[in-house]
Amino acid sequence: MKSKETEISIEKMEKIADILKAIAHPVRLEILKMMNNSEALNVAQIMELTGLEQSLISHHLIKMKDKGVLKSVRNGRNINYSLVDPSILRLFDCIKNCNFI
Amino acid sequence: MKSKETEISIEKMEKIADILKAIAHPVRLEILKMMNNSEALNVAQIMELTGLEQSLISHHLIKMKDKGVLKSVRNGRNINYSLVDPSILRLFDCIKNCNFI
DNA sequence: CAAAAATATGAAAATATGTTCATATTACAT
DNA sequence: ATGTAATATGAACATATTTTCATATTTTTG
Repeated sequence: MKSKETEISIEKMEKIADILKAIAHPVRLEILKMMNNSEALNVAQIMELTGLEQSLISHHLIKMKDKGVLKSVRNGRNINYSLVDPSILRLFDCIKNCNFI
Repeated sequence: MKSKETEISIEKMEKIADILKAIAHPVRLEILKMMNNSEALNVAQIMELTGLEQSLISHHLIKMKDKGVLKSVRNGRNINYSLVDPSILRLFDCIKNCNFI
């Protein structure tokens, strides 16, 4: 049987893994990066910038929103998505600073 | 058709996503964290610390090794795994610093 | 109010990942 | 040489993720 400490650690790691998984996808990473440049973007703009279809973008955005990485605010018939916390973008540097990339 | 810039960006993002995916799993995160404390660990030690079975640990270690996150060196009949670049652990703080955790 | 624009939703299909189990390999000890 | 400990491998299975497609919802415009 596992120790209490291990259990707790697993739980914490699950949370972190969950957020990392929300981000660990080429399209979603691209979206995040684009948001760094232009703050908030709606679905149409992301479609334009990525060349991907509406539904796919929507699914990706909603997944990131569900995990707390993005937030959205409606503006007429558009919905603007933006980063909940732009410091998440440090992840990029973090990875790039490692030897293996 | 996609622009050259987009293609290049997608490629870069794929690499980053690949590394994030290699890490985005509770067990693998735990292993990484344990390695921070004790530098190098062999499979038996990780089994002991996590309470998980040999083959599963092995699969996880090898996945991380394949992605360049871990390296291994044999020592008798043990194999010691360790971080290729300990700065990868900044990811933990990076995530924790974000509001949403 | 009807039509159109922007986005969301949900099911189905395709693909990828995680886990288990049995077996193979490697190195050491006797 | 044989046995045993430590780890790797690979196939089978279970589960999760990604993508597509068709349709629904929401808001604006005429």
